[in-house]
Amino acid sequence: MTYNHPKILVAIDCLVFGYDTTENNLKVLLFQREVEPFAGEWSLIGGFVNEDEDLSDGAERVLEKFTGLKDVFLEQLSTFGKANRDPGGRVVSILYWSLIKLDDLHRDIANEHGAKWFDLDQLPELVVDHSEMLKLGTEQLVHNAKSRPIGFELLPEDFTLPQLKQLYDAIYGKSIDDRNFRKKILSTDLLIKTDKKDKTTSKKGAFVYRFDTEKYNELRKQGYHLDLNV
Amino acid sequence: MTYNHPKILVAIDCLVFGYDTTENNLKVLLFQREVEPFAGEWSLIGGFVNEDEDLSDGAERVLEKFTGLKDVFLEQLSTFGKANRDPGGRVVSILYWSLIKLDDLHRDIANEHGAKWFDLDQLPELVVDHSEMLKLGTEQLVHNAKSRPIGFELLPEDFTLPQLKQLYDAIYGKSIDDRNFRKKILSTDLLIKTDKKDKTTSKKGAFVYRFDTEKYNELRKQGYHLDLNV
DNA sequence: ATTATAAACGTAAATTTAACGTTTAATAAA
DNA sequence: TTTATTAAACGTTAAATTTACGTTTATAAT
Repeated sequence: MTYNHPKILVAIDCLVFGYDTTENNLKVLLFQREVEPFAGEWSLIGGFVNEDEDLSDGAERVLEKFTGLKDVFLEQLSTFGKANRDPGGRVVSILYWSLIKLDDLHRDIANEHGAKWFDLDQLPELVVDHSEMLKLGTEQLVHNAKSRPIGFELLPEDFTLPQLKQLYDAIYGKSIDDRNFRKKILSTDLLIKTDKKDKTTSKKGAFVYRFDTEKYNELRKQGYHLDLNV
Repeated sequence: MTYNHPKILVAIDCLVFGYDTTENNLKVLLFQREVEPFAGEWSLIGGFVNEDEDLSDGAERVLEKFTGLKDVFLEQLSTFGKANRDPGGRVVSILYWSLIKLDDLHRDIANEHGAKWFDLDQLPELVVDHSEMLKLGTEQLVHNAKSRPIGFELLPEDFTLPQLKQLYDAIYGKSIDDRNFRKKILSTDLLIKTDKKDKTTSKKGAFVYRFDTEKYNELRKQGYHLDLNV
């Protein structure tokens, strides 16, 4: 080691949003802390960074531990580092956020770790500055929904336009005009219409679509910037 | 200390943008590292976080040391934490960015610390991942210019519309239509027109304006969101 | 007076947004 | 076998915004 400076505990906290297509609402994964201080209280999922571990690898490790998931949307959001934020000691915590497709499997794995999915409007008190983290993440979700195709991270690969609209309704917290939404989302030319119909919510059935990830990535390389300001 | 986990060096790096109103271009503050590894090579200004110091306080300390400035635009951007990013040891570095009004005083203070202002198109090689940091910061600058009044952080309190336009030209790297720019910026109703004229660049002289920070902060509280997508 | 020129002001077509109304496909009831 | 029902899909139009230009004005130098 060349440097001679104070060393500090570095943690990862991960804010996981999941969308429940049956309930049509957004949820957040929380778990009950096992160690003092705040043992038993609700917290974002998290853990400490290992000596030889990239931050991003640490975030992936934490996420997989609590959800069993790899290779999903996972990005760094912000770092929290007030000197006295954690009474347990000086901890600098890097906040990541993740978007996943909710299903029963993830509920089971979460359960095994004392983790639970909470509706956004029924959140418990959170430890330390985790409420602040959640506020930041929620803002980020709204903001990103306008400029990136994050909706498709939260829905199954196959989805209908009414489903997609309901998701955006949930994110924006208001009901978008469905005719304008349809026009805007289809005008991007990034949805692939299949000939399948989903009849779970209507007699007529809604056509099943798929997001054209390949095309989107190609366009991105050419400087394309999505605009879903609905 | 309650926790028993590996401790890691935590550093602050600060990307400082300055705008030179006489040269009409954006500059970045860099300094020559004094310690190994990479002693003598160019780097963003930075330092290690103290044991009992908030991250934001550390960033303010670093910025003041190299520029003499307090109470200027200074925000966290992102955290860099690859395990092997720094051959000198495991260092997690939190990147901050700052926007300041360039003048001779800051050049002098910078000089005393072996720091120098570089044009954005004449940058030297940078240590570790600092080029990546600079890329991120530049993107952030462009992005923020559209949705926040950051231009006024880079200009003197008194400025003219042609000056403001030239700044935005520099940020966006293209020449905006001055008639449309004027309309858009004035339509926000956030500029206070004074009866003073600046005649340094024309016989006619350009009216001096001031940004209405108070009004902007008031509007922000009410959910207002600036849109300068010129 | 005349000229030069940056600064300030103006306009109109094209595009986008916002706010609605209408038709269609399938099922279930009459 | 009609008819009613309803989510899904499609359509229209006025208002607002953006884009791309042309014109006038104030001042110093000639």
